[in-house]
Amino acid sequence: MVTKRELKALPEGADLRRADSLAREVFSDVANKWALLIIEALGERTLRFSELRKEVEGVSHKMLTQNLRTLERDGLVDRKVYPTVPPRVEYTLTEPGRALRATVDAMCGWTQQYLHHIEAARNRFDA
Amino acid sequence: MVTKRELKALPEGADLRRADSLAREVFSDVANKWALLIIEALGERTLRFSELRKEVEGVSHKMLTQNLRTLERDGLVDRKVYPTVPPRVEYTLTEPGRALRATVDAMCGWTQQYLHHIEAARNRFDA
DNA sequence: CTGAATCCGCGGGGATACTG
DNA sequence: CAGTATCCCCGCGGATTCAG
Repeated sequence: MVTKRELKALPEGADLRRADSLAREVFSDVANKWALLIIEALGERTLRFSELRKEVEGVSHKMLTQNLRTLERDGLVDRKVYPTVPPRVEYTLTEPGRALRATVDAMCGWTQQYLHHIEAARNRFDA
Repeated sequence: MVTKRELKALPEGADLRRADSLAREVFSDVANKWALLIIEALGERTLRFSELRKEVEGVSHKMLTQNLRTLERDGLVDRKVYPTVPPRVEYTLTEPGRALRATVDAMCGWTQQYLHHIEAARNRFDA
């Protein structure tokens, strides 16, 4: 019998530890700079490919498509194609995507909050 | 005069958008697989280098040291060296590190929660 | 045991060109 | 405008070795 207390003692991302698990795979998809910046850029809005490219400064054409494909495949973004000419493609966060965005927001907030602290730590370290 | 409402309307990670900002730089340090897994592994505990290497499955010697250096430089982990022989080095999350861990926990929780959803989305996409 | 340094292969990722 | 394909190079990251 496993008590509630023991359950709570287990780290939440327990099977993220296994390098071969699906959880770890998904985590790797998501725990990377571009994916997170894209999710953050989308937020509650719907953006076209070209708009997204401007929003996420520094992202290349290739990286953007690549990450969008992965996010679409994992069901985090919805891709809507309007068969016009020239074509128009819109990207929107799905519900799981928006849920993840909440945690990304937290990470961004953390960055803001500790920026000075970190800068100081760096200066100390570099000396 | 900037109202509170207008402030709140700004995305939290506003200057994460600028590719050349310090915020973006820090974000890049932190928004990567190994760094996040290391932070998650540390949790509230203090771990030695060799223990950490076992905890974070699949991480190479080099990647572990490299990421630990970055995390130490940014002041997210504390590195304590015992000048014994053989040497003993312990790593612990600092206060900023623990604060970040909270958001990493959230990301791990998210992964768990939506795992099935994602798996289904993948199968759909691959068809 | 921890960590720095070196070597090196493979793939990430940029630039460009081409299709629809 | 959006996406795919091709080329190509730099640097990530693994393996190994040496030092403290």
